[in-house]
Amino acid sequence: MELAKRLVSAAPLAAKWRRLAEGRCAEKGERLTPARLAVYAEMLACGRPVSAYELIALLEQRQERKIAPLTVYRHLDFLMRTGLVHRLQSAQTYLACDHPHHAHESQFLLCSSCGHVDEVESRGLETLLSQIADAHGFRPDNAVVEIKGVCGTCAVGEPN
Amino acid sequence: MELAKRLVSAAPLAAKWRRLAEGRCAEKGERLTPARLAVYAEMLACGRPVSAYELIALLEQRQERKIAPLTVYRHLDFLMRTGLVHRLQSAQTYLACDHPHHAHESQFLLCSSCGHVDEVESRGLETLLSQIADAHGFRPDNAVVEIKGVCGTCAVGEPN
DNA sequence: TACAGTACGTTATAACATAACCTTTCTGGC
DNA sequence: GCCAGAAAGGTTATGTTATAACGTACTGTA
Repeated sequence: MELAKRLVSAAPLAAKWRRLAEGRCAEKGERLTPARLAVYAEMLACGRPVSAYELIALLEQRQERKIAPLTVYRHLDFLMRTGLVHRLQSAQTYLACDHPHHAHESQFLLCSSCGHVDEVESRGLETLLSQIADAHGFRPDNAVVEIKGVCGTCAVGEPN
Repeated sequence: MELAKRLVSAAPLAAKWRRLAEGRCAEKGERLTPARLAVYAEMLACGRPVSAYELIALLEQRQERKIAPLTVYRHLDFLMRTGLVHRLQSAQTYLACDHPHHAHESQFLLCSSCGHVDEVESRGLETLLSQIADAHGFRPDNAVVEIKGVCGTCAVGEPN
């Protein structure tokens, strides 16, 4: 009953994303629980970067119950471990990954006008980042790349 | 007396950095006050990334008085406006810039072992970031690039 | 069923950052 | 020098983001 309640009160989740989550968990030996899936579904339904506390509010509204911050942070940790969600460091927000094909390094284009975030992937950039690290005797692990500016849609009509 | 007290209780500041700060303020029409200079001096003396609250503690110890968070945040805003200090987005810390020659975009190499941060500058990288933005119809304003890993010093002796 | 390991819930608190309001200091014009 | 306006700084309170500590429940294995 509890479980059923949670399931019906979760955001709809396309089969594509569910299969992706299942696959990633299988790869990494992680468990895909209803609570985790519900958070992931909410983030996908949202389709934009959300703060942890915005996410709590959305889930509380959906599920009609209180949710502690720690609960959501744990789910976010899980989703980042499995590469299903990224954290935007400069905005302290979280965004469901929309590059389902494989785990990867991502770069982000953040529009300061409409708030939209575009996730891009450039092998060339990753190569160059590695070279820069090498040149400094640095062994890179991962890189945060977040480009702020104005997206094409918002730039139309704006001067310069 | 108050002023004198503050001056004697500030971290030592090499003439080089003082001149840099004066120059940047002249360019931007900003005022270089003793309080601002004291925060800058403390960060240079520290030589590593510090959180705003660590910085408060350091300044309180140095000046033997209480300092409100807002005060330090305002000084940090000033120092970032003038390009004397950078914020490390992924660590939520602040670091005095060590590229005095000119205002610039920076990239950072963050060592997860010793905490050291190297500030580097790559025109090639900046060009590539612009190209990536262009390719997505995006007008870039500035870019956060933070590479996490292990620095050369720490990597010595470590496996892989 | 007993056990080990992971996930989840609850309460409290730490860490990071800003709002609103007022006082002080600086600067330029008289 | 003196005043008015602007910028900087101080104080109090509060908002926002994230984690600690500890106990309970679920899941898979023997």
